[in-house]
Amino acid sequence: MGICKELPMPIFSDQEYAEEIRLKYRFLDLRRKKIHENIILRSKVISYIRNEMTKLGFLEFQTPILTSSSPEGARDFLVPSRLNPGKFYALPQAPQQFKQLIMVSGFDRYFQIAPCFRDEDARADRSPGEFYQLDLEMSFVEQEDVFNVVEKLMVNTFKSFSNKKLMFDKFPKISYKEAMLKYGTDKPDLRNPLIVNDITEIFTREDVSFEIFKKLVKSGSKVRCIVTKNTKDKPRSFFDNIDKWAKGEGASGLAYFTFENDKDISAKGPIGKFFSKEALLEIMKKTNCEIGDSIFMACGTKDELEKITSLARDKIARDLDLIDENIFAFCWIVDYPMFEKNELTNKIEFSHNPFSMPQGNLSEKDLKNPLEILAYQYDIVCNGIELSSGAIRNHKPELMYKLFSIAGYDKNQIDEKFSGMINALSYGAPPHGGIAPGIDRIVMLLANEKNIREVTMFPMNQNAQDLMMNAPSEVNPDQLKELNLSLKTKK
RNA sequence: GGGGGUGUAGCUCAGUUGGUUAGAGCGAUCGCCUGUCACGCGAUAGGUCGAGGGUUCGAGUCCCUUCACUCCCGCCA
Repeated sequence: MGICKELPMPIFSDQEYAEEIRLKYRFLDLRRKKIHENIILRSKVISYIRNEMTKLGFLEFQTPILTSSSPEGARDFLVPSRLNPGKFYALPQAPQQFKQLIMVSGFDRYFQIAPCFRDEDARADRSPGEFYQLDLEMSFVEQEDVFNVVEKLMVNTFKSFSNKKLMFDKFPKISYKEAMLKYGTDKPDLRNPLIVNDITEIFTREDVSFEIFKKLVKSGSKVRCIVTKNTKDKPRSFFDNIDKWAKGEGASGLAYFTFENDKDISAKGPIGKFFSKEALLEIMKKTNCEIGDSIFMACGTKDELEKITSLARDKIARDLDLIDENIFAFCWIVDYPMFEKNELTNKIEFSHNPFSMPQGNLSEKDLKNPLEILAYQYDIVCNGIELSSGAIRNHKPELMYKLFSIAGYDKNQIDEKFSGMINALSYGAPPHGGIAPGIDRIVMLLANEKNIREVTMFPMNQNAQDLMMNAPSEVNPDQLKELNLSLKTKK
């Protein structure tokens, strides 16, 4: 053993430490029991997945790390080319185009534990810069075939590496539209029993006199609500805290009352008096709730409601301790819309992957209502965390031109930006599709961690800096000169 | 780009309405004890209270600015 200086942090301890110290001395941090075991788990999970994929007949291939910049999606990391002055490589955001080209090449089942690079801001479950996906693609398949492979893989992996129970062995499929209504998000935590309902109609009734909501509804706003079971005995502070919390989240608040039956059905709470008995019965019918339950209501635009109901579902469930931490609840989110309208520019844009196959046989009429077109695009979600998204790809160049034209790209632009892809698809491409589950997030769930850095050996901090290696760093002028680069000094 | 939280010894933290010399536990160093294993006992060292400015007779504490880390929004097809 080498000699040892005084340690900047204790190693034999479960104590939490500032991330800054942990990341700077990651080699010491990694000696600590919990994270050491997490990293070993990660290694084992990856080996297991490799083995399972190989058994299923998938071949593992590497794809280029230095590739070309793509116009859609996240910001690219750029790498200047010495031999081609003024030109740049980009690090792949995912091996998306390559894996489709692999299908065209006649390798029908591909996978890779693929590094992906995106220059976007970090979150607790999102590393800045780089992360790993189990990237896979299959030829001559439909959506169900991909589901079968991935579902089996997930079930086996999670059963092998965790004692937690799976809520569903057969993952439920929820349409994007339904998810946005019932959960306010396309990554719902199904351990949470709370459901969102739309009760806009109630506020068009004569016998409801809650004028603030009625006025807003008249001008196009919607009302959505969350019902909590048997909360009649909760103190006033419980309700007020949630209302206050909602205001802190930027919403106008959450109106609430509790259903009571004291001689007759009534609503208890600050706004209860605005609802007639008949209106209350109608709400109870619509939201499937009973005497003793409470209701929280928000009014606003669709976007505003989705945001606040999603957060409120989580907040209320935590306050009421409704989430069983010993369960994994998987689901598929399906039927994503092909396009969406950008509210700022009013332009039609691809809502997810522009290379996805639209559903059905598109007539000219369908193309005139692009927002109605659904795609064979899907996500897999576990406990409210998006594990991956995938799609059946569009392997028909003519159809692709049509779809891109809706999003405002002409043929020349597509030929230029996606030349390799379009060219390949015009030589007899097989129908194909795939998906790419996030390895880091899978291990994070299995390790029961809330932060992705706890399952990453040498992570960067939130500002995309490696505090141990001092990356990114300045380079010497000779290097820049060789690359034909000069720097504008900031400020 | 925006909002919240945190920042006091190597580490984790306490520090009252602004008041004299800023403390504790762990760790470190030295010594003693010891079939020890999160040993025990004693002593010692260790502080720009994140940084800068302001208010005040007096600032760890109040005000302003700024930096770092972190969580969230935007962003991540």
